Amino acid sequence: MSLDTHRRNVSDKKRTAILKAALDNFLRNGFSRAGMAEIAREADVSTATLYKHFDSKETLFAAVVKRASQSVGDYSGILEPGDTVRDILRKLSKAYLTVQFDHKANALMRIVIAEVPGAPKLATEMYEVLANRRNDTLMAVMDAMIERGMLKPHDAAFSTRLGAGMLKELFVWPALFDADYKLPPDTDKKIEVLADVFLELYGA
Amino acid sequence: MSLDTHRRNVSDKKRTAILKAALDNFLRNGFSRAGMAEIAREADVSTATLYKHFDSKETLFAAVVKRASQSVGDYSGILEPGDTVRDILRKLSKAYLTVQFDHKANALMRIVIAEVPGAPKLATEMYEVLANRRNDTLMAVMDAMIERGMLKPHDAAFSTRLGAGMLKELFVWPALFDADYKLPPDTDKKIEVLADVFLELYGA
Amino acid sequence: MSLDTHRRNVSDKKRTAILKAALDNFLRNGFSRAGMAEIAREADVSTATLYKHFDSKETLFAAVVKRASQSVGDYSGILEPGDTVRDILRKLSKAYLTVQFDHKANALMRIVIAEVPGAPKLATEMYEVLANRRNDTLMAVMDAMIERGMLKPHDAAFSTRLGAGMLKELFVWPALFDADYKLPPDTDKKIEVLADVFLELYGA
Amino acid sequence: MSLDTHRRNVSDKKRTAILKAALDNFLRNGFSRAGMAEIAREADVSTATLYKHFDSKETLFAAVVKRASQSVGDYSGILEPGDTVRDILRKLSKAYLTVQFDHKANALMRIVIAEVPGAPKLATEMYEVLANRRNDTLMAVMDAMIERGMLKPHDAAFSTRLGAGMLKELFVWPALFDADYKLPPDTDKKIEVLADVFLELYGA
DNA sequence: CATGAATGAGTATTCATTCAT
DNA sequence: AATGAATGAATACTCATTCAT
Repeated sequence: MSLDTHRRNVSDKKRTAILKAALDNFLRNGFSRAGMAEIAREADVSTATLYKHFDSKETLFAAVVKRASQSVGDYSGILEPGDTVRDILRKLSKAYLTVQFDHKANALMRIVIAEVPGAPKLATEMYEVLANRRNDTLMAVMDAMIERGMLKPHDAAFSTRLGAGMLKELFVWPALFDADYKLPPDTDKKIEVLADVFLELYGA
Repeated sequence: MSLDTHRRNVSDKKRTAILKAALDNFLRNGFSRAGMAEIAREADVSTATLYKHFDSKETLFAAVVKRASQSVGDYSGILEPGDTVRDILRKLSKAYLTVQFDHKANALMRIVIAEVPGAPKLATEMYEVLANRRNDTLMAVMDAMIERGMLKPHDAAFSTRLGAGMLKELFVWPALFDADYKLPPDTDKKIEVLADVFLELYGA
Repeated sequence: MSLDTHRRNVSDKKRTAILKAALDNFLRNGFSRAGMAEIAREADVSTATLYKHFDSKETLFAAVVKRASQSVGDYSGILEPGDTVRDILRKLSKAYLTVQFDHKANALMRIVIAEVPGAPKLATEMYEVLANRRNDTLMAVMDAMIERGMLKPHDAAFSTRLGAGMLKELFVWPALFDADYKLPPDTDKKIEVLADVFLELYGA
Repeated sequence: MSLDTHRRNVSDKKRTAILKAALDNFLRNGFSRAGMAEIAREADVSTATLYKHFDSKETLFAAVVKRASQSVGDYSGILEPGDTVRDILRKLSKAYLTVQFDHKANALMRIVIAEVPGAPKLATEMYEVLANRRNDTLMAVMDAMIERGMLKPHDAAFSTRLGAGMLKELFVWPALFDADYKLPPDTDKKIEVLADVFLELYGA
């Protein structure tokens, strides 16, 4: 029993090390340029061990994507008493961008998009998580605000996409084409402008 | 002289054939899966000739992208007498989507995005053309509409991005993750809703 | 002591299980395609245990071959009172083919032959058992028949090889090149013809 | 035209060199131990060139086998005026053994047999050529001898197999299990004995 | 004594690019 | 100028064997 536990612990550590090294490598090189041998070396594991854990390069990549997608986060704790509507919109925007940039969702999305012809299912799943699921959690916040009379009654599904669309247009889209993209210094100001527009349309 | 002309014509024809075959192949396979030999064969040219025209696979890809980007189109002819504001917004939206889908800009963007780590400059240039330049031409139309009193005075640069952002959110973004994406049947209705929002914000 | 006995029994069971699984696997896949891990799994043993019993893949194979060779059988009980010469020849032939096909000697021979360049000694030994020793036992029967006046005096060593050669030509040789070979429906008739020839040459 | 001719010549030379090197290597190592890289090196060719000529290791092996099978030879020129029956039987036997040993048919057969589970079709074809076709040509000689009254009328198909079976039993079978097998010093004497038996059965 | 995770050497195959004719 | 044969470096994946627990 203790032996099994030990083995599992060691194995889990290696698995994690592999996933970490793989993420790094995929981010640096993209899918096709990434090399299994190099990933193994960087994870301090033999290639055979790597293949014990993940059947193929594609399986490994899928696992990396899945793992990263889990940090898509929920926005449920964002509504705090005393917050103005603008406060909340601001917090939502920042939370959105944090996930996108700090969790490297951006870079991973690039790679997934690259693999659309080769691994369509993976891309569909990632879109489901990174777009649809995310929108759902955002929409829940919108609905809550409507219910509390902070926003006027409207189709929250649409307003959510409008907000997400604008954030992407301003910050995600350019990042997709630039590996070194950093959020611009006037990010906060831009977010305020977005809030203006949003409130003009949907303010109570 | 006539011989030279002839030679140049033949050469140009081959160059065009190569570019066409390469576009096809890149779209089908993505960058790394595409093969120079196959492209040469499909262009009815020897590999050596292919390399006479394009130094490397990357050079060829850059040329393909550049060529495709030229069809980004301008929207200058869109303003017609008798058009309502809504008519024009509708036409702009459709023109935008036509470029995006009929000219396979979508698929090409996927490939360029894939190559961001390997060919950053190319991606930046494409973004410049496909996003900035396009926005500029759209913005010119907006400005014209403001001038004519069809829209209330406002920051056209921002409203343009808002419009483009929404179009991307609804139609481009999902297409990025799905090689077989087709414009949905209710595309027209969605465009009308976008126009509603736009007019609510910027209508004269 | 009893503990030791128990241990030995368990160990022997595992050994037998391994040999059985290995035979199966070798027959299915041939030597080089067979996998030690798979054999271990099929024998319900860990790879380490497998290696405790057999030093290497080749050792294991040798053991498998040796074990299978023991069923080469002897033909001593074949002479029964009241049998005609033809009866005995018929029984000898059938016994020969039974060993060859039912005991999978055919398939094993294929594998051993395959390994001649890699394991020459093994092949030589198998030939010794499967050909020479077998011929010896057959020859003993021939000699007995000569002694009893059932066959005319002659060189039994040669006549044995003649008989064995014909059986191989007709039934073994084609089976060597066809994994799915089955004894043909007219096997019995062919055996009678062989007996005819044999009696014409060596009948009393 | 001359260019094409030249290219074809060079290409043919390389192809031949590859086949030669491959034959050598397969004979030395068997199929699975043979290495494409080593074959390429021994043929003084790059691996890529090797693969230009032969799609895969199996294709290459099939080509090697096919090439070797062509030297199975025909026995039509064997009947010469003035020859006794015994002369002819002797010549047939020797021709048979020459093909078997000098043309390395023996060694190749070993490898083909080894690959029966992996490449059944190849083995079947080789059996067709090396056994059936060969027997047919031998049988034609038998029939001719019967027609000329040199042998008494009989089923030549059967007598051919009897002869071939005996030759295999004495000389081919042991060679199958011994890579270094050489024809024994008393080969000639054994052939005479076979002729004795044959004549006893089928002599005019 | 048994386990199964870990190893690292080995291999077929591909592909962008060059070169002799 | 055009060809297509030739290159060699690169890479995902396998497998017999060992070792820490």
